[in-house]
Amino acid sequence: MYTFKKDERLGNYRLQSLLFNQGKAFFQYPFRIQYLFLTKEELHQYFLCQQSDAASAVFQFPAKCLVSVSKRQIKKAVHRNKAKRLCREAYRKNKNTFYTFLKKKNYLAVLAFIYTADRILSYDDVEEAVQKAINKLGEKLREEQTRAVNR
RNA sequence: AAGGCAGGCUGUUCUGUCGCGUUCCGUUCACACGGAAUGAGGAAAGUCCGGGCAACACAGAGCAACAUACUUCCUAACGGGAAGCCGGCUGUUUUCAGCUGAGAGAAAGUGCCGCAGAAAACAACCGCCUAAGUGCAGUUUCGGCUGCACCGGCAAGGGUGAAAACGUGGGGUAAGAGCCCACGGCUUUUGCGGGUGACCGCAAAAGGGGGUAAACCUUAUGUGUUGAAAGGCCAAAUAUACCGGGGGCAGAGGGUUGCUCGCCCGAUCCCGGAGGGUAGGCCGUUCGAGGCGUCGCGCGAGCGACGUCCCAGAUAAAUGACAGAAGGCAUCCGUUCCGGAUGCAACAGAACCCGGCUUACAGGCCUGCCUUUUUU
RNA sequence: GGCUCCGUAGCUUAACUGAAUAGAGCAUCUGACUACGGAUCAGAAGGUUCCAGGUUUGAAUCCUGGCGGAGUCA
Repeated sequence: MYTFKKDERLGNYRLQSLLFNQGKAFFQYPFRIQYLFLTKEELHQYFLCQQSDAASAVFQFPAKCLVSVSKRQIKKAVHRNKAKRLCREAYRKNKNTFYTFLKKKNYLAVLAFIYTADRILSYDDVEEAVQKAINKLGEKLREEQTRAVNR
């Protein structure tokens, strides 16, 4: 239920470049959120050149997420780790509504949470920001879908 | 008791809920699920040294480059450490204690030493002297004498400077000088004694022309080069298709080595343009110069014997979040012990592994020394 | 994970083969010129030479250790 397994994380190089080249982004302090919504058909298009069964194996969950903290903003490794842990914890607790929404719409999502503050915020602030971000993501998905239907 | 300095050790603990990495067990075709165990540091950091390990078909020689530099020892090794020697500084009850030192060679050679100062290194500007020699003038008892100049001699004195050619005293001299002597100090050599040795003590002889080697350098010793992005295996995917220029079996080019030689491979090789594919997994990888305890040896760094334990292995990168309790520190309140409230909790996160060094660090504990105060 | 390089006025830099006041340009300030401003002219101020030690008589320079910032290697 409240899990954050390896398969929910984004580690694949191709998906990452896809996300940062073709995805869209918005701000929700302290995050810059890069996102990309895909249908299963679209996903298969990108992976068609090689094993297509591997593509569906990548998505055990309806979303893959990565957290990034810039070395430019936060110098010390300890503090970067701390920030990433807080983000993951908040995402873990608040992702479920987003997951069910994605499943209902039959979409897949690729996300990146980029931490842009220059200091560590408290857990409560981080959690609030993540909740707002997830709500915004839901709205974005709805817009995306209506646009696709119109087309 | 308080404060300071030096050295060493330590670096909050427990419970509950949710969650993460790895390993094992069970269920399952598989995904996955359940359970159990385990999960950051003294610096994991800086990457400053030294190794292990791996590759270069590691034959080899020379040069270059780099590093180290009192002695003995420890160590796998080190530029690390221990104990000493010598020098410097400080203190003092000067036979002592503490701190500190990149501490070989300047008598192998080259270079440099601004300003100031006469002079900064084979001294001679001012100065002192006129004994030997020459010239001129004066004087003369015709032997000389006096004065000036030249040629000379000397290094005592000269406001400088970081540094001035052994110091003080005496003799000596035309004037002077280690030129000679006494005392003192330094360097080198030899002998004797002590010490494993650096070195120390005593005696004798010889000698007096500075500093700088973190300037070049000399001597001795050491270093082959490259680093886990090493290296090995598996899977997947392909195209040198095309254009321009240049070189090549009389040897192009390559073999991860600074250069030369040598050795080995050797016929498509280099540059530019324009393109295609991949960027996954496994091993290496965590049992090791390992940790802990006891005993013995050694002044010590350390070493040996026995017993016991297995203790992170991620890869866009695992240790977190919340709540409660206890302990610590600081402040405030009441104040007899003490109780209550609030706040804070350092430096910092393994990435092949070890041994050091360096740097960062709240609070606490221990040892030694010093200072002040109180009591006996 | 490894390797290389660089830190000088507010900015861009010089002096890096040790030598005593660290030199310039732009910017700043003051004055002159102008009715006013700009431009121009004259002058002034501004430096922990990234930091801490050491060598030397003397260090921006040489050596050692830190701090900060770039670049590079599949």
